[in-house]
Amino acid sequence: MYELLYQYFQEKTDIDPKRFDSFCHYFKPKKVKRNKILLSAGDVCTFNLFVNEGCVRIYTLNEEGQELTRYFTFEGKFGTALTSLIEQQPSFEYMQCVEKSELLIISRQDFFHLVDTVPQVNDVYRDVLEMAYITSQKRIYGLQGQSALDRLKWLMHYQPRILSRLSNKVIASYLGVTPYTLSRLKAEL
Amino acid sequence: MYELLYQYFQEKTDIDPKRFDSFCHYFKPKKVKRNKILLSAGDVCTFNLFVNEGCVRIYTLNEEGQELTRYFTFEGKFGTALTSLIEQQPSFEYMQCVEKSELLIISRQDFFHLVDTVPQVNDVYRDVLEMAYITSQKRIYGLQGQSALDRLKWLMHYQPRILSRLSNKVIASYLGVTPYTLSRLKAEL
DNA sequence: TTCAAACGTTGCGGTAGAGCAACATTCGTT
DNA sequence: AACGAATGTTGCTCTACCGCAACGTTTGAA
Repeated sequence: MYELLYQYFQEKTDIDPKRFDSFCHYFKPKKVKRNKILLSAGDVCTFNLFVNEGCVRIYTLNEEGQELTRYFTFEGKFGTALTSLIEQQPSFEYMQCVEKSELLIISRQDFFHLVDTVPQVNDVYRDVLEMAYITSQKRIYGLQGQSALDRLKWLMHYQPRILSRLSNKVIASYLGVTPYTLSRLKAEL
Repeated sequence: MYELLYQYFQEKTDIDPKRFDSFCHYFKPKKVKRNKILLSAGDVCTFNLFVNEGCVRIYTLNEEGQELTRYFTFEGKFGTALTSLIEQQPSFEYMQCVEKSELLIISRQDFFHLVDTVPQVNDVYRDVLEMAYITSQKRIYGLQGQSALDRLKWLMHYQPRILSRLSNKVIASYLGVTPYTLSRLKAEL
């Protein structure tokens, strides 16, 4: 149940099994069906999650009702509507399982309690923030500076999982193009 | 010299003057001319900075040589090429003073030493990362989901300093449009 | 195993913004 | 204060991407 999470802590910190066992029970396992909405826009995000199996998508809707996907969390990673979790304001983001998934869920309160009391969790949170930030930066420069075709090629090279496991509709909303355009781009590759 | 920085720590943490005095000498004052490049792409970023006065811009060049601006740091805030500072890889970002500025500069080594040994600096770094992340998210959704005109209106409302203090060229590269387009958008407001 | 609903593809026309050129304006330097 | 260089404006044309419509394909629930 906690193997992947332990592995994650091992990679990022100097944790030992005893220490890990002292807090891992705060993470509650949960099996979730495909397409299940974990958080809706307007709700305040009160949990952090770690994906044991499957994939969680974080997205928003703009005024025209289009879906804009910000991030996919696959197995072995943390993911949540961080902005709402941090600010404790109603989320503008949705969280959705895009595959049948097995998650480890920890409440916001428990999570920040651990961040403040367990140095290894503090380190992991720092790493999560740093990586989330770096990923965002690369995405900003990609959206601002590259053509849709270049972004697709980048995705094929660096995130092939996304292309092989997820639907075109969802991939298009991640690349910032319509499904029509994605379909045409794929044809001209 | 350190008033603004102390104020910043006061807002974010439970610091007291004695504690602050014990580490603030790690931040070295530096006066910098307008347009001075503080970091070039290709160099590894080895410092963090706090702006006492003026404005620092962080931007990159895409393959066509266009400037894409990621962020402006005004007085009273931290700013640096965070990605390179964290990863210790050559930066793809430039840092440039866009106004005559007065900075407080701390080396990467000293900064992370303080993060690891002074709880209040750890808190400040966490806050910096959280805010940097949240700002990035809003920018991604803005770039992906809004028209150039909507982004300009957003900027007028939430970041009027940028419009009043900086050049159109630089504002355009922040909004993700050409200076031509920005000029036309302003005309039709 | 079937069949409706969701998803993917493609032709066609529309639109936001790019990019050149030519001119106007502002700004930094002496 | 004067002048050259950088910046800003605007007409014109061009292109990447959008978005509808119509049709083909996959999927998952009974």
